[in-house]
Amino acid sequence: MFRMSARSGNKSGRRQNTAAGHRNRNQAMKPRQNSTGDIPTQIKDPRLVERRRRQIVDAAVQLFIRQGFHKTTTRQIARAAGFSIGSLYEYIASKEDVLYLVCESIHAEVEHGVSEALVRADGARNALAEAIREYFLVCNRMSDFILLIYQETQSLPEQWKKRVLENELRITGLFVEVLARLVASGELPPLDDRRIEIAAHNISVLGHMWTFRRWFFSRHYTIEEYIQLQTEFILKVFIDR
Amino acid sequence: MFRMSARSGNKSGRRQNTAAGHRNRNQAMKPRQNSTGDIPTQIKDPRLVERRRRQIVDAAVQLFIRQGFHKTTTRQIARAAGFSIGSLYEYIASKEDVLYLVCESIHAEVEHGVSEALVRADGARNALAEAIREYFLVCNRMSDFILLIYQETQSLPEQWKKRVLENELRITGLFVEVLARLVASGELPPLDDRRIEIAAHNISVLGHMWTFRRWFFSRHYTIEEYIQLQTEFILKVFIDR
DNA sequence: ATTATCTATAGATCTATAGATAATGC
DNA sequence: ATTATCTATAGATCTATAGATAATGC
Repeated sequence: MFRMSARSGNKSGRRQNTAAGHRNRNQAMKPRQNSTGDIPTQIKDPRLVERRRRQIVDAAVQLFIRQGFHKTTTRQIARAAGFSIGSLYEYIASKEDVLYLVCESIHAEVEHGVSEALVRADGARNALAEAIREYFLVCNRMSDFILLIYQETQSLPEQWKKRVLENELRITGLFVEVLARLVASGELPPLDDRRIEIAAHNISVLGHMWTFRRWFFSRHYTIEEYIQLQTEFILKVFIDR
Repeated sequence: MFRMSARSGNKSGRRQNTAAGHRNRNQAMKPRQNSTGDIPTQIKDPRLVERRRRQIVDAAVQLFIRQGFHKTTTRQIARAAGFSIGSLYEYIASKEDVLYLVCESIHAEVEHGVSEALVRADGARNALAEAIREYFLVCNRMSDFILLIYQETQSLPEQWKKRVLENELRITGLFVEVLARLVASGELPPLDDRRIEIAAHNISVLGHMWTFRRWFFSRHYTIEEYIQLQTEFILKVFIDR
């Protein structure tokens, strides 16, 4: 009942964006990463929130992959996460919140994977080819997750859809940086900004293509063959005439 | 009531695939195009079925684009199509049927567009560049529809998902043919089958990319700029070294 | 008679929340 | 006292169908 006071006065618009600020101050260090802080909760202990939300995401991502977002019920999520439906709603305010948490988590993991891949590729003889290779392997490993994002981003409320698309753009940005650096250092022939940008998008999407046309490619190509042919394709952009 | 006899005996599995054959014999001519013939109906007049289903598709596609498949109700579809919910279910057996009809219709239109585009490009000086250009313009024109397929194909029952993916593959096949022809005639330098196949997929998907990253590209590029840069990108595959 | 259409609703969910209960720490 | 969790359910849909009605043609 005492909780009511915190809840009431917001019956129509379930989420007050303006007031969200002073609710979770526990990630002052992380730049603006943990954007999950914007989701309101009734629970006081921030570490508990973090832990429970991780449980929620781990449970939900599997269910969403298997059944899709709409066919998964909040009860299933609660059960798979290991607590009751009532508790679930102490940590999120709507089913869409769960989807947002899932998308954020996936993107964080993809970005982590790509960053690591780029570091590993950095020293290599042919740095770009190596970067592409590492990235495509990340796509291969995370196929189901990437596919999920392609399919369910639309179901997010507008504000969060925007965030997810920004994530997508940030990951593409990693390739822009790599390409720009290689061009600047003379390892790759000169290429103007626009062409670098397009090339970066192409690399991103051709990696995704392996996931969303997997039903075709995995029958006819190994991931290694795919990598080899696509790398050849992409590298030719850098041939001067 | 007499209709019951046709309906009964199939309470669990709503659709009998085996018996579907002798229900609609009205497309003996069309190769196997109108796959919509597999959807059972209680209505006898085949031309009426065709007309009503066109109404259903026209109404549903708009609703799906605006709201997505799951947020659209069968009642909305019926209302927008101009008849009652009861009538709707005389022409389809489930909500998924509507989605399937919509996907088929979209693919038919895309394929039509692409075929025409390829014909127009055929004579041109640089036939491949022209084909790409025409295709990308089709993608641009049909952005919303292509996006819909990317997002909702997953919601189809397995059997129909497969059909939709076959459609996708058939459209890619059009590019395989074009490339193979141009290589054979010597207009393009030699390229083995696998590389032709990959190149065809890349063309398809880079066209789609304009639709599913439109939120980014349309802000920074005109479709003409996009076409120009991507064409340059793709054509370089055909540079011999 | 036969075919097409409509109205009304059964039946099955599903999300989100109120209020009760358990656990924790003073 | 305070915080976290659970049970039970309000309330709102939504799909699909039964049975009634209207339209058409013999």
